[in-house]
Amino acid sequence: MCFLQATPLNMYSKKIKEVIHNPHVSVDCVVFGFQENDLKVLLIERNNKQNGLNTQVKKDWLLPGDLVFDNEDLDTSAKRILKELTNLENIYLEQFYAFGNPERVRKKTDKLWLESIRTEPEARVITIAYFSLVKPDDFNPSASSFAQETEWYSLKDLPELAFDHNEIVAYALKTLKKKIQTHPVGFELLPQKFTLSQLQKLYETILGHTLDKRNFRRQMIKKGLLKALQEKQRNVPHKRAQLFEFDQEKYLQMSKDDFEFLK
Amino acid sequence: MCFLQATPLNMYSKKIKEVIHNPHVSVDCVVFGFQENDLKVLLIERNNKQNGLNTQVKKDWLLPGDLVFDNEDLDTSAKRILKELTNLENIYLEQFYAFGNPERVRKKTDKLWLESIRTEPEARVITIAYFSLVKPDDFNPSASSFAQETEWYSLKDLPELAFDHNEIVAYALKTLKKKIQTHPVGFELLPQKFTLSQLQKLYETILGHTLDKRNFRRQMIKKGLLKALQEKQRNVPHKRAQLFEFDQEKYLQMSKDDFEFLK
DNA sequence: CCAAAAGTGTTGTTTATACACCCATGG
DNA sequence: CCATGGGTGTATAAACAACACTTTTGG
Repeated sequence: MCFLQATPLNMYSKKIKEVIHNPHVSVDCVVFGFQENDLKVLLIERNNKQNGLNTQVKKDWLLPGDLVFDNEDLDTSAKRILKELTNLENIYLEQFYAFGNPERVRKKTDKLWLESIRTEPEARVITIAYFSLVKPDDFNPSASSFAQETEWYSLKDLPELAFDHNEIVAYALKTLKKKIQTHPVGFELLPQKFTLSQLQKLYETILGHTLDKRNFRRQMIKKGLLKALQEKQRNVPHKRAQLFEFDQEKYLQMSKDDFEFLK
Repeated sequence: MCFLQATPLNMYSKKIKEVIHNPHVSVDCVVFGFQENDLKVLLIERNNKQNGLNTQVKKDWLLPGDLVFDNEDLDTSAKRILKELTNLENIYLEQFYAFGNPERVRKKTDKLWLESIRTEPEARVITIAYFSLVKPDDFNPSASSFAQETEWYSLKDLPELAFDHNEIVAYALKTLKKKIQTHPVGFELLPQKFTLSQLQKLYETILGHTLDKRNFRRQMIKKGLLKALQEKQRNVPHKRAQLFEFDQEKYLQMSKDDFEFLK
């Protein structure tokens, strides 16, 4: 568990007049992180007490998300919301699906909460879902004060989330599984410098099954996107592993050359 | 060129009070068809004269699309809109991206048109884009009267469309290219009964390059999704080709067995 | 010296690619 | 009989899958 710097509490209070939110379109982000050989999702605590709701002791979690501004591009909006709610920026971000079931706001607590924060709580909202990938380097838990509480939850024991957010997470994971098999995005979840074993563990975790070590290494190296550093692990009670970096330049080159067959 | 049965003209006139449209969310459909060995998109004529706009002789085309109803699921909405505007139903339909650039309504003619048909023409609209695949069997050009004019345009010489619709078509095509390489959706663009050559031509057209005949046939047959019929072509000035059908049952079976590695 | 993870090759199987000729039909 | 597209096999190369032992390190 790890706490992140995040948004001031009033991010969720009624919106200031000058900023025009579109009351019908929101963005939600499924933020993936990889810690302790486990795939995690970043959740935000919904503060019910503040809104005068009769809360249980039980905490209440949801995905970082908010209404888009009326003159704002969707990608821009996603970046802004992530920054506001989790203080994350410059991370991998990709739109993957729009969720528009009118029943997505059917739970009673969700309705009450919307009434407490929205100017048009009854408005039908469709949400554009993004997923993003965070390097451990970027977690920076050194938080500003007045941070809203955020927490990394393992996908293995995700709590029940607000709205249709469990469904959104499930779909995001499916999308990530596909993505990692065709595009080199795994690096976005690892530190700048990493070992092949770390990379393999990451793939195994996301795909949900083990991989053969020798075959995995061969394949990864053959792609030519790993830059072997002049550097090894230190202070490990076993043989020191070679460190690698992702070779961004070569990847850009390949994309240009249509090397990745389809984008 | 082929004309389709479509919506009454008043589909585009101001909406009746009882039906509550969400003025901020629309659905647009890129309808693909395969005719004369050519990939086509179904476009709808925008009738400017009717709305008192100073139209050129030049026709003006856009994708079938409209605002969603306020209590309507997105998939449902896409089906409804397709039916209303093009009379197509029970066809392959898949959401692929949400377009939300605030500049997508920047052209003058687009603004004028919105003013003529929308109750809130200034509202910022994001659109959820779907693509669909139509079998030639389902074109049924036998139209009801009062049909709005629709037309199949080759992707090779698509006119300039309204809004950001050219961008949406381009993205849809990219999506289709990816899709056809991993999922058996090609059948959705062919008649119930088809020959391997037809199938190959379809793949070649979508992918934009030729394929080796013998290898293609081997691969397709190996997948086990083709049911060879007891039937051949007739009245062709060359050897009669074997006819095939897509084996829906086997495909469902395979999906269940996780045979397609990822959905 | 021990536990732990790093690192490394070979073999058999499957899949991908390249390539050219004869066949059946309608006109 | 001719033009047209239908249909077929083989050989080579590349990718994939299965599998086990030695090395280095810190404690």
